[in-house]
Amino acid sequence: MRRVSESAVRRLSLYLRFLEEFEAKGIETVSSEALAARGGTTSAQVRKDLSFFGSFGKRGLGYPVRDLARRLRDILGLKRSYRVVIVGAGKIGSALAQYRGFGQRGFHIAAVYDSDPAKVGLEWDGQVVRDVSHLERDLEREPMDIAIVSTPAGAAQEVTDRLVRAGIKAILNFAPVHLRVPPGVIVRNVNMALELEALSYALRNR
Amino acid sequence: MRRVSESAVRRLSLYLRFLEEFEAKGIETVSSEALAARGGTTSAQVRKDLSFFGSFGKRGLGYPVRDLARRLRDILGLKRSYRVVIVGAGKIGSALAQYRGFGQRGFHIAAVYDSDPAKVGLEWDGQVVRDVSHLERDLEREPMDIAIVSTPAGAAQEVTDRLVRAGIKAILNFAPVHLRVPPGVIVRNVNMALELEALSYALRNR
DNA sequence: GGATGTGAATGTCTTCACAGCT
DNA sequence: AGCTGTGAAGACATTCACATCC
Repeated sequence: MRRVSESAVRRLSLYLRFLEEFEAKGIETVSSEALAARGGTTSAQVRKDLSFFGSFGKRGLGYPVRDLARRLRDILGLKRSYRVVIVGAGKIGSALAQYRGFGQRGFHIAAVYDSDPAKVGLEWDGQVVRDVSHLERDLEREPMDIAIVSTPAGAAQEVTDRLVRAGIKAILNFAPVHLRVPPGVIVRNVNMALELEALSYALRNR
Repeated sequence: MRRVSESAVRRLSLYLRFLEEFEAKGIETVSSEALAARGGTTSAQVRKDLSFFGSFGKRGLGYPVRDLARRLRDILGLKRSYRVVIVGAGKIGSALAQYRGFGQRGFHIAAVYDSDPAKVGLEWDGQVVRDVSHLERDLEREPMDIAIVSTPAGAAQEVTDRLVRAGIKAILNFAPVHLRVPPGVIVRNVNMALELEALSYALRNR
């Protein structure tokens, strides 16, 4: 399989979402044009993105909604479920822990950690906040697939190092720092202050 | 000024953050190499990014930390402050409303709206949740610079249309839908489920 | 007829490599 | 000598346009 770009993968996720909506409406076939309109891109882009992985459509007709959705779930690795650990039970961590959107996609928040004794033991939505000092011990017994780092900036690298040592291969980082990880560990960053600054830049340079 | 890429702007924000750290440590000069190491990029990239806006460094020496930080703040439009309105007081909206990181950068959450009568009137951190039906009326009296849309997917487009009609020019969208806006209005999307799916893809195709 | 699949062309971003200052 | 600033090269991503197939 050819290497496919970051942004192409994001678009695939979007397409999948739209396909699921179409499926719910009972629509059986969809054109690249229709997917594009929904996702703010072009039909050529849609076709190119999909063509990386095979040819799923019928010429003159379009793509079969149900099949394509299934294929995309497969491509994106969404046929299985994932156990997700959140480290950092601050504002963002707690919002994420309680966010419904993840579960629907097979991402199950299986544990939440914090270092603050005032937070440890609190229960959120059936989820007891655990003491981060037990992180390694717990991960050995209950392996996790993905970690979300939502600690303050200062703690993020140390937490990351511990997660990596405990075998975590994928990290979603909300702390506003660049995490150093060994090869083979994937990090994606979400930095909300950065997004606002990009808006600020755009507003200023309209 | 030449058009500069999305990703370059993001990097500028990162550089600014590092420069501020260096400044706090009393470091006066920094090389592109040092900035690159900190931000997970290359020195050539740093120099190229900065060169879009001028030449701020001294050859053989590096960049003056304080001056460059000031210039970046200027370039990014961070010398002023921004009034931010949040629409949607769910999990994410409330986390954002209470998140400290924004204020430090001059983004002040000036109002929070929701349509749920059970949430309207609640006070968070000095912020009373207002009824979204008053959105237009309020925005006329208290203009806002940036809107954060953190409603459920179904409400996002309608809320966006109302915000745009009320004169909002920049939107940070957390709802998992593509927002249609007229030209001149800037939208940036943060989709956390999408990020997890990108990790899922990466894990599967390691 | 109509929409896909895809090489080729175009456009954009990143990396290279070195001349030019300090 | 050291590090910036920057054209040129290279890599990558998007768009075009059309042959291909249902």
